[in-house]
Amino acid sequence: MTESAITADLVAVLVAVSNGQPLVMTLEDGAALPAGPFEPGHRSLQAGLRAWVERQTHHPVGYVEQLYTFADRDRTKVGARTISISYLGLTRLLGGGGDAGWRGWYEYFPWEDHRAEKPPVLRLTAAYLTAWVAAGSTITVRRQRRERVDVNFGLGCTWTDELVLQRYELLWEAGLVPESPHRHESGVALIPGTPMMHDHRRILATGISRLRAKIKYRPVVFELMPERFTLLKLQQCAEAVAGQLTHKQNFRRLIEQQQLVEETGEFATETGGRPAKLFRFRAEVRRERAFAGTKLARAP
Amino acid sequence: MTESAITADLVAVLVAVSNGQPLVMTLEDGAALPAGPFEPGHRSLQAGLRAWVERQTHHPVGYVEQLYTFADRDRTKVGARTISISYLGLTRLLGGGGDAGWRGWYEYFPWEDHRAEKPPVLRLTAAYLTAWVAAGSTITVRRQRRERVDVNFGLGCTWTDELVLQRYELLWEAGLVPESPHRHESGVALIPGTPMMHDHRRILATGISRLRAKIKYRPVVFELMPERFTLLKLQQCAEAVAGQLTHKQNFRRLIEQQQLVEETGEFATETGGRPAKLFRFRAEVRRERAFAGTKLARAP
DNA sequence: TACCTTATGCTCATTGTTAGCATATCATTG
DNA sequence: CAATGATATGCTAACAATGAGCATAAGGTA
Repeated sequence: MTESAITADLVAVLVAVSNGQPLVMTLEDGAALPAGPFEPGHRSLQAGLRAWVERQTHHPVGYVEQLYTFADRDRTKVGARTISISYLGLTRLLGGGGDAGWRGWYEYFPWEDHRAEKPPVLRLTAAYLTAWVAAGSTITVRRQRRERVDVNFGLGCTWTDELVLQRYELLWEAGLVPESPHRHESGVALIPGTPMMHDHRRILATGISRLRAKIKYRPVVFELMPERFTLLKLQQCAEAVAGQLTHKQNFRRLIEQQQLVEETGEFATETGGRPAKLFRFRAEVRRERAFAGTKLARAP
Repeated sequence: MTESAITADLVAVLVAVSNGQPLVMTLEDGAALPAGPFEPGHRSLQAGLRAWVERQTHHPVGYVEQLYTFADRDRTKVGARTISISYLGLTRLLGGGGDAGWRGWYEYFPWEDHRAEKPPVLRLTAAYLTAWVAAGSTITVRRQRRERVDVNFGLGCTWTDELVLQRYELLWEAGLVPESPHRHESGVALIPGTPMMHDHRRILATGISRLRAKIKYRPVVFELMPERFTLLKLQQCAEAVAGQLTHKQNFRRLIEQQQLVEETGEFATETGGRPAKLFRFRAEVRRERAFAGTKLARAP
C-alpha cells in the first residue's frame, strides 16, 4: 500500500430551537450526530452535507457553516484513515417537531444551562476539577490547571458562554466524561451528561461554541425563528442558545437600535398579559449582510 | 471504481512580521503557498502540518490554527478528489529573513493596506465594482450587489479590516482577478495584485481575515514579536496586520489595562528620540489563556 | 542653546452598557 | 365593575469604554 487510503466523512450539528429549548438532531437514540460519507458526486462539501442531512432528516437546512476537520489517530479504522469534516446547520422546526431525533442539547452539557440558577452540576464539577488540579505532578502543572479551570468555569471571574468546547475538553482531559481515555488517571466518578459515540460530543461542543459566538456578531438567530414572532420569543431563543438570561428592556433596545426587525402591525394575544407586537426580520437582514448580530444584555 | 478516491492536502498560511511589514511564506516564486500531502503516518492533522512546514521552510512554527477545508470540484484531478485542509501559522522571523520565500502580503491584496492613506487601487476597484453592479440582470440583483459592495468596501459605512475574504470573493465574482472564471462576463481590466496558483490567494485571504479578527480577542500578537520590544514596535506589528493606523496613546492604554506586557527595566535607545522602555509579554499571556486580545484604537 | 524626535502621562467629550423605575394594556377574578 | 396579576413597553441615572487631543519628558543634532 503506497498511497494513503483516506475516506472523508461529513458530520452535521443540526440545531433548532423549540419552546425555549435548544435542540440538536441525533441518531442512534441520541448517541450520534448525523454523519455520512462524502461522495465524489457532490458538487462541494457544503452541497454534500446539505444533501445528506436533508435525505437523512427530511429537514431543509437554512444556514450552513463549516466547523472543523478532524483526523486524529483514534479515528483510524484498520488500514484506512478517516477525515471528518463537521458542519453547523441551523433550521426552523416545522411540524411541531414530531421527529424523534431532536434532543435538548443541555442533556449533553448540563453545566452549560445557566438560565435558571447556577446548575447544580457545577458544584460537583468544581469539586472534581479541584481534585484534578491537586493531582498535578508538579507545582507548575497544578498552577496551570488551576488557571484553566478558573477561567473556563468562571470561578474567579465571570462565566463566558462561548467556552463550551474548552470546558468539555477540560473535563475530557480530567477524565470526568466517559469518552475520555484518561479515566484511569483520576478514578473519580463521572460528571452527569449523556455521552455520545466517537468524538461526536466534542463536535457538538464545537458547534455550540461557534453558534454562541456567532450569534453575537452576525444575525443568525432568525434562521431559528418562525416568520413572525414577539420580541419575548426572540429573546427566549437567544437565551436558549446562550444558556443565560438577559435584561428584557436592554435586549429590546439593542434589537431595535440594530434595526434587525420591523413591526408587522399584528399582535399576539396568547401571551396572558398585554398583547405583544408581532415582528418579522427585515429583508436586508434575511439576505445575510455584514450586519451586527444579536448582542446580549446581561441579566441583572 | 466503487470507493471514492480521495487524497488530502495540507496548505499553510505561514505569517511573520518584519520591519512593520506583514509577510507570508510562499513557494514557486510567490505563486503558491507551502502545501503537501497528508500522510497516514502523521499523528494528527496539526502535527502533519507542523512537520511539513518545518521541513519545507526550516522555520519553527509557534502558533497553529486550522482555517478551512476545501473540496470544490475545480480542485479535482482526473479520477481523484483532493481535499485541502488549510492552516494559519504564526512565527517570529529569526535570521533577518534571508529566506527568499517571504513576501509582503499586500503584494497580493494592495487594497487591504490602509496605513498610509486610502490605497490608490481603491478608486479603480470602486469604479470597476460599480460597473459590475450596473451589469446586474435585474433590479434586485443590482441592489444586492450594491449593498455587498458598499458594506465590504466601506463605501457608505466604515472600512472593516476583517472582511479580507469577502472582498476577495467579491472581486472574484466580479471577474476582476485573474483567478476568476467569470472574467468573460465583464470583460474589464484586472485589479492590480499578484495572483496565485489554484485557490491559494483565496486561502491566503482566509488566513488574513482570521488573523485580523483573532488578534482582537486573543493574545496572538506575541507569536509575531521578538522576546523584548518597545510599545511602538508592538503597535506597528498590530497595525501591519490590521492594515490600519491606530491612536498611539490609546493603544498604550489598552495594552496596559489588559496587563498583556510587563516592563523589563531596560531601554531601547536606537529610536531617535526619547529612549523607549523595553517590554516583554507576561508569562500568563504566553501560556495562551482566555485573555483579551490586542484591541485596536482607531487612528484620529 | 534651540530645535527636532519620540515617549509617556493626563483630561475631556462622546458613546455604549447595566440596572432599575414607571407606565400601558390585556385577562381574570372577587 | 374594580382589583389583581401578568406581560409589554418607555425612560433615565450611574457607570464603563472609547476616541481625540493637549502637555510634558528625555534623548539627539545643528
